[in-house]
Amino acid sequence: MGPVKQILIVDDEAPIRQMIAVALEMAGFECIEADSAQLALEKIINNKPDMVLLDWMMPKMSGIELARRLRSSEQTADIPIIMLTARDDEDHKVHGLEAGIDDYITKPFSPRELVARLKSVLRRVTPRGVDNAVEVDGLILDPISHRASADGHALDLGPTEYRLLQFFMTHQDRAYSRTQLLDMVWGGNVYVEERTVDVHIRRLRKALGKRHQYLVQTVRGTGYRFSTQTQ
Amino acid sequence: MGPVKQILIVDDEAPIRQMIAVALEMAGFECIEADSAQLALEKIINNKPDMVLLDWMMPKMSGIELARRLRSSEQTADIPIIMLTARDDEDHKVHGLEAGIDDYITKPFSPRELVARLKSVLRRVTPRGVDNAVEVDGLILDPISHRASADGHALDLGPTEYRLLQFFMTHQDRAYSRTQLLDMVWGGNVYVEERTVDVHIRRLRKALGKRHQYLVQTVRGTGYRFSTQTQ
DNA sequence: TAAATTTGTGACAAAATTGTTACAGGATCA
DNA sequence: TGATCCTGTAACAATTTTGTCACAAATTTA
Repeated sequence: MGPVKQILIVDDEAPIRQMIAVALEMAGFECIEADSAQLALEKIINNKPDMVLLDWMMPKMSGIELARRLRSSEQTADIPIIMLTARDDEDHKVHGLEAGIDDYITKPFSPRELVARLKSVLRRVTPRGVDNAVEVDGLILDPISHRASADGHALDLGPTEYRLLQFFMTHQDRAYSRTQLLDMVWGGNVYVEERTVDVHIRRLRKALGKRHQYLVQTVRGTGYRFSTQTQ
Repeated sequence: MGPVKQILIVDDEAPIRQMIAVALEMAGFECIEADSAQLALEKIINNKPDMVLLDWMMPKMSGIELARRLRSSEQTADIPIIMLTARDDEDHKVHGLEAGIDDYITKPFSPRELVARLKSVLRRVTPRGVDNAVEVDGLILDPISHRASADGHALDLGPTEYRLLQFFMTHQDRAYSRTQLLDMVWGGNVYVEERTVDVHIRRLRKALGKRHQYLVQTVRGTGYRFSTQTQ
């Protein structure tokens, strides 16, 4: 599911850092570590991680302070932050949310919990780059400008193909019968041959080009499915 | 980076308003708040905010209702609106887009996401101000002198073409239906054929000349779009 | 393997959409 | 008031899209 996400772990205690790193790597993430806020700043600028796990309490610059700095710079303002804290204190939570923290984890935590929360934040944060645009493996569809593009260059879609693609991109990994597609994409009360769907599928595939054909999969005896996973 | 933008937050729940306000202020925006659509109307007229963040569900007048009202008044028609909604429902999104909503954010959202979307809309909706000229690829429209020029020499535009161009230049990269254009450019309560829009589009294109025709793009089956990007 | 299903493809004519032009009535302005 | 400019419509032309068909290719079934 997309490229490997890189996570920066910031904590002054080495054992904790490593425990987290192991857990994340087992879950398929790539880790970088920093033992101080100073070093973290450097690594963030150099590596542009997809997320920062930040210890609340650290010598010199505190986690909250670092978070504030990240938020205030245009370049780093978009990087999600999860705060690790020993306190269960409500005040601090509120305070943290104000600083633009995306989630909290209270020590001690289980590796599984950490991974779950992390994934949840990534899910919430990543897919929404800008607008309501949907993106799948280089395919972008933006309902606001009403445009679709593959690997940067525009797709030439007829109205029906556009609607079909939009439906698929917002309903992935599920097989639909021709009848269902007619209902959802054409609109309930039209009478058209079921085979018409095949023709439009064909047109959509053609427009998508070689590189993205695989996304529109035929499910024999049933209908079609849109998915990044190979059949 | 330009003057400070003023954002009006309309939501009946104080904690949400404040959460948003803090996030926006950290991002360098100035906030006004309103806990009802009624109050919002007042504040909009008095303060002329640069954007309105609007909760979908509110007692008395709903967000969508308020949005409609803003659109129908000449003075408030071009204030960008972002809708906050708890529903993830496609239907509502479409519905909202038609009512002239500029973007949607589904609760729960992270402060960062909110700021990102907000900036994106502000970028797209560009300097809607009364006093500053807008420029797009050699096309200049100056609201003060009420003139438009392309590559230096003046354009010969009728009043309607001028308003159409102004609307387009301040609402780039977004597809509008003929109905929406009638609402936004002609003003809500006139009855004119949809095809009239096509004729004025044609006149505008003609006036723009070969070099700038490409800016006014037709979105088949939908309407028109103004954008520097090739289709 | 042959027969039967199911899906892929290209062609085509009808239908829908958009571009373009001309024109009559209003509005505007000197 | 007369001339000029603008606007909305209608009519027609150009273009694009759409649904079907007929046939090919692929897959399953017997």
